[in-house]
Amino acid sequence: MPRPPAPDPRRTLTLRDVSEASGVSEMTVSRVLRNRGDVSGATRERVLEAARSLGYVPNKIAGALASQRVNLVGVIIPSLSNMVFPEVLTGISEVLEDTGLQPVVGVTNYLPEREESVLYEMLSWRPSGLILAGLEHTDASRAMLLQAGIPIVEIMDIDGTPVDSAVGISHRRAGRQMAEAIIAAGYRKIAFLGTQMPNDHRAKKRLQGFEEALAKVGLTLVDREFYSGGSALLKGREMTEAVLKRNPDIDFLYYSNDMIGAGGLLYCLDKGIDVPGKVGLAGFNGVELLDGLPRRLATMDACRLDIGRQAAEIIAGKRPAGVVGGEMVELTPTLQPGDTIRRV
Amino acid sequence: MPRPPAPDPRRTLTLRDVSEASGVSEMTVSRVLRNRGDVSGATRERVLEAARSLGYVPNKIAGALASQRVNLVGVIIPSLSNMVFPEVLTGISEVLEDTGLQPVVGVTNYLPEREESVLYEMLSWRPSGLILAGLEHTDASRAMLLQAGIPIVEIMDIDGTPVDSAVGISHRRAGRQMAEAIIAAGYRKIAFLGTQMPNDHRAKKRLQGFEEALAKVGLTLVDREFYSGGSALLKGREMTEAVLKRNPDIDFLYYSNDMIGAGGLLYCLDKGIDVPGKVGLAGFNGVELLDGLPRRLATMDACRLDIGRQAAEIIAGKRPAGVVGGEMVELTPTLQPGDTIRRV
DNA sequence: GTCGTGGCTGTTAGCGGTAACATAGCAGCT
DNA sequence: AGCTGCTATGTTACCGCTAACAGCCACGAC
Repeated sequence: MPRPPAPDPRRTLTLRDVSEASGVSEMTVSRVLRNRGDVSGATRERVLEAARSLGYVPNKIAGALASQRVNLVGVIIPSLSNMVFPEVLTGISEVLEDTGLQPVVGVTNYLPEREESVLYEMLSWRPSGLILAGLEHTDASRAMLLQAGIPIVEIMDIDGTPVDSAVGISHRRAGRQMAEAIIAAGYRKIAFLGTQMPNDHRAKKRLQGFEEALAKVGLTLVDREFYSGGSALLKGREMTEAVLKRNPDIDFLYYSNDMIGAGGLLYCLDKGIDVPGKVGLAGFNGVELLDGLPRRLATMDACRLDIGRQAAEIIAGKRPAGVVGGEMVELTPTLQPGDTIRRV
Repeated sequence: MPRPPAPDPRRTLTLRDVSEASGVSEMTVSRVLRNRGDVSGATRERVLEAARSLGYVPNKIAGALASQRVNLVGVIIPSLSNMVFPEVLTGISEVLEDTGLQPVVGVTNYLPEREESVLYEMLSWRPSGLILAGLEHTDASRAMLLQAGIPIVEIMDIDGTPVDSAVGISHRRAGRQMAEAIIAAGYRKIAFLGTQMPNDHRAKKRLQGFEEALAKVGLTLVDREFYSGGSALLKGREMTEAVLKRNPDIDFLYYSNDMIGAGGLLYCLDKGIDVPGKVGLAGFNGVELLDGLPRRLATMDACRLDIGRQAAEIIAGKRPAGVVGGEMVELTPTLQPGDTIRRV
């Protein structure tokens, strides 16, 4: 039976071990391992060989302390389970890949206090940059961010005042835009279906923008329904059923995300409801999943990949010369009408 | 325009700053901040107040170096985009939450070399434990793991020899079991649809087990189809169409994951194919999404949450006394027949 | 011959904490 | 009073690595 991984007779290796094994000073070993400074080819070979054969793994903790440099970038996001943030992460990783920087992810579950503690934890490792979702933070969090003395990029949202830089879209505008499209298509009895999350500020802003645009033409939401937890697809079905039962004359359902929208779509198709004739549907995010549904749900992509990329570029300092910090990048999501809004 | 976060006049704070501000030694401050050792209530208050008002954030790098203790647990997984690993992470976080340990995630994209470099990077931060997916690693990776001198838990799979501990299911057995259920239900012309990923060893093992069980009753796969990249749901549709066109007499489709299985299901329903009468379907994973589909896809849950929990427990040392390491935990997935396999 | 000069290697002094031990003050006891 | 045994705090010596600088050597120019 395999024992715990070798209660190693020898303590874990240090530069000194490699230096002794190769007959040079620790400093020279350090230089070889970091490819820094001039080292003769012969010495380099000898050192590398020694390091390899010993199985030496440098101690970044000591290195970071000594050099005051850490190649870590903190990334703080609310959730991993809804398909939207993984794509942001992909964008971030892509860009960071060839910069020597490494993302470290923290998840807050949409809880401000949790964000605060994750942030504290991260800052205590002195990362060289920080990317976090949203513009709303506790006072303490904001104070830490300001103190940190490193580049900070707040992502996803730009309706507000960033601490440093921001990359995102205007959710208010996105909501407004969708409302306008819906109105233009002739729908009038509109309901909203979303998550019951007081801290999902972006969803809230979309709804605000949406209602603003409705108000502008004298409309108000006919109904609204919220959920929390569980399978979003299933919840989408259930909520849709509930809403349509309560108000059979509703002609449009605006969902706060694609997943529940997809559930609603499947429900309507099941029930033989004419989409988009009798009822129109729209979601938000532009998730890949929609490609495989029987009908294309109207949505608006949230530029997730691009947001991740640009945020990482700011952190990595890959910006056009002259730009120093405090950047505000607004991306513009495009409306994808799909097949669930009447064509006018 | 907001400038980069205050090119702080004062360098970043250290224990000394707090110690001066509160009139005690650095050591005492350190004790207060870590709740270690006896400190009088009055002193404690004074120190905390000073730390708070300065906005001091401890430097874990220095702390870790001095104490030779790091509260980080490395987690190395192949992907974040397929719904399966986020749930594992949830299980891990849940358990780690109240241990002072913190997960740090690395993603390999199913590339062994990438795993090797992520592993190297992680070990160089000297985490107190490591959780990684799968039992297959490069020689160099395996060597590093053995040298590391920390608890290692390989998760998801148990068909092989772990370096230290392992928590997972037998994918071979899962495949076999599904095949047996399918055969028992009377299906005979069976096809397999999966991902084109040479490094997804678990999918491969499921297929092996599946074919073994078929062979035992003299059957072989009628057809197989692979995909890579893109929207899994859509790919599921396309592959299903391709397979059914090639072999109209096929009566069962076994998918290597639920997402493509769901795509296949939607396709069949679209085409009015009698499921499970004419064609039966099954996937793998037991993802939440299935709850919202028009019909419940047969699947087998992969015990993801539980795998995460138990792996974290091993790392956190929360195991029944007497257990030292080198644990092997086999979980048993349950077959969920849903509505896409004929009832016998 | 002398003096740069550049290439390579070594020495020293921390980085910001913490373990381990030392010390001071004081109550309680004989 | 003298001793013991606490509790609350300070002192010292690192943890493993790197920045900064110092040293050494061969070589060519003058």
